[in-house]
Amino acid sequence: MNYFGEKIKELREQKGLLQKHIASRLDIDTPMLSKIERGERKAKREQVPILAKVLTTDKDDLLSLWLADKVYDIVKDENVALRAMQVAEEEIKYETTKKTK
Amino acid sequence: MNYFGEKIKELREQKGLLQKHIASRLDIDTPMLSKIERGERKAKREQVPILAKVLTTDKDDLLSLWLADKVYDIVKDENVALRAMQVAEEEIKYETTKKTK
DNA sequence: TTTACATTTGTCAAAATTTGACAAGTCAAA
DNA sequence: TTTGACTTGTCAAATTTTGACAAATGTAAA
Repeated sequence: MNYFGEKIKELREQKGLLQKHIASRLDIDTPMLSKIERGERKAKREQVPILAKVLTTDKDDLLSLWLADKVYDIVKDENVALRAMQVAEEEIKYETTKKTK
Repeated sequence: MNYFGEKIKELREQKGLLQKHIASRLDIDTPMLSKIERGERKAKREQVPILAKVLTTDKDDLLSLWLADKVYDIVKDENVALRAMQVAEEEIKYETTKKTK
């Protein structure tokens, strides 16, 4: 599962940009970006907003995909995956109600 | 957020077991177990079923809590946390429908 | 109080994982 | 068949995780 990589590749091609262009903005080489696009490697958290900027797309959209892929990686081989997700959602909701912020 | 640690501590005390007893079954020392119970450290995946056995509790219950805590760690500081969770659930559901298994 | 034992805290090194660079490869268009 | 874009494989550096140990705290009984 690689929603994030697919998305940035799609956006990059849509805009006619080359891997070397994006890669240099991230301070990595093209083989690394190639791997990120294909899901062989994960981008780092700090690279996500840079990618959103270079690809002129919404930062939160991209971040959601990036996070989702990371979450998926954790639960993907577990038969209780969906159940665990529900517990996690409870944890999130519980914490957010606690904070006035 | 530390559902897992709280649960194993609760079960341990319920059964009148000492940290040193559980710790030895996991091949770790009591400071480590103490940290796991308080959520300062995470148990390893392989330790979860061992804990279920020692604490005579359901393996999947415990695993769900352990996974949920890990998932929570990834998204906890993100404002798109819940949105990312929904995307991740889609990924899971998509993959499970693909597999006949 | 002192002793004894359970648990916690803090620190450091070892182990595991992630990240990245590089060399070499494939592929397609010119 | 050369050129440029992308991919594959491998290795080392960097980061993160795990665990051991020493020392501190807490607690209850003697």
